[in-house]
Amino acid sequence: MEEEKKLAAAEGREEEKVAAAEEVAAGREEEEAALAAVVLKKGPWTSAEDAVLVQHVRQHGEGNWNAVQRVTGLLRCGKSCRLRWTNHLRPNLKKGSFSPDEEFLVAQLHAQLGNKWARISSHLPGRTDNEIKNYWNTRTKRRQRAGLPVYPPEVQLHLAYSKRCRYDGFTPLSSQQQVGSHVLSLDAGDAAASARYTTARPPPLDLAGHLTMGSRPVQFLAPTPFSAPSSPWGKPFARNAQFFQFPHSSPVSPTTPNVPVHAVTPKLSPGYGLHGGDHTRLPPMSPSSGARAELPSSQLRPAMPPAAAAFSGTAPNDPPNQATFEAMLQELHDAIKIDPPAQQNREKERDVPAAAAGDTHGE
DNA sequence: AAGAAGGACAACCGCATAGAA
DNA sequence: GTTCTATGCGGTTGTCCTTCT
Repeated sequence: MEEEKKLAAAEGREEEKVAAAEEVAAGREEEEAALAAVVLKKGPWTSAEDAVLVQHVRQHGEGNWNAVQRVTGLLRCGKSCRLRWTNHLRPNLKKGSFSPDEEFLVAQLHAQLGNKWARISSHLPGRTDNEIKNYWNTRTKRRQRAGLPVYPPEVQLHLAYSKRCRYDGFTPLSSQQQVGSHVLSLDAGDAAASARYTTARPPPLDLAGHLTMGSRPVQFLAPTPFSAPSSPWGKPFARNAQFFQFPHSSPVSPTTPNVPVHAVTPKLSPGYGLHGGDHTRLPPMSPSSGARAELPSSQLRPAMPPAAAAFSGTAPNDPPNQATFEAMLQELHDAIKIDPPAQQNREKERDVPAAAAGDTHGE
């Protein structure tokens, strides 16, 4: 049926072409222009087309993409022009493999945002939503096929923990929770940025801001029981073999680029481990201020259940005894179990990001 | 060496939304 | 208030290349 439609449409186009060609032959330039407007090219762009588009954007700026075809005669629809420009031609695009930092960032952002590629890409300068989407889908597919977790242990821990907090009627902390000398809140700029989001769904996180925490390098959670050498995450993730190795055992790879992932994450520690002897642990996934503290970090001690505190590496006010500790380990371990592919697929079908599963805020 | 399988990437399609007319 | 247009976004498909058998 669909094929027949396409066939019919194609035949129709052919007839139109013939008719139009005759008219052109008769010198009807208007019809020729109309024909050109109808028969737009598809498929890969040529360098000549790229040059035309670049020249057009230089002269007229971005936007008004439908005018490109009219002005330049380029046989591409506006949509195609915009896509070509944003994904390939615009300046400052970063090409090539994702760095470990970028991969971790994508994992964290995806855990919080789900398939919001445009928003994820806004955290990775130089990367396009299409690029990130392709990257993520490819790796997700591969890892699911291999029975490996989609998210790194640190991210999984937070996913599990956020679920547990909901089960326990845990009340998220305010955004002004003091953490040692840090305040998990946005500065004025971040607050302004957060205001751009709807109140129904606060900004997922200002990861970059939290990663830096002023001049401090980012530090992720201490190794969890799940990141034992037998953990699937002990295996290389994606093309970067050093990616997602354990913080306590993975020195910064000499191959790790020094180029910051984000304009404001100049000191992101590629190893995600303790850095510079400062054992203050910063939240890997703290929501932005303004944002609900749905994923309390190890630093949010006052309201943190003992289990999480035990994993956080911080000393809880009421340290559990050994039996309790092991029970909590088991509990969290169960909670963090990798969802079987079927379940993951179901979640995907609902288009509900794992981190937002059970999210009552909705969107 | 040839075909199959998988990965990476580019591009298209349909839908949603915002702003203009 | 409605319609139209431009734009953006996410899902999907197609193509090329590499690796494996």
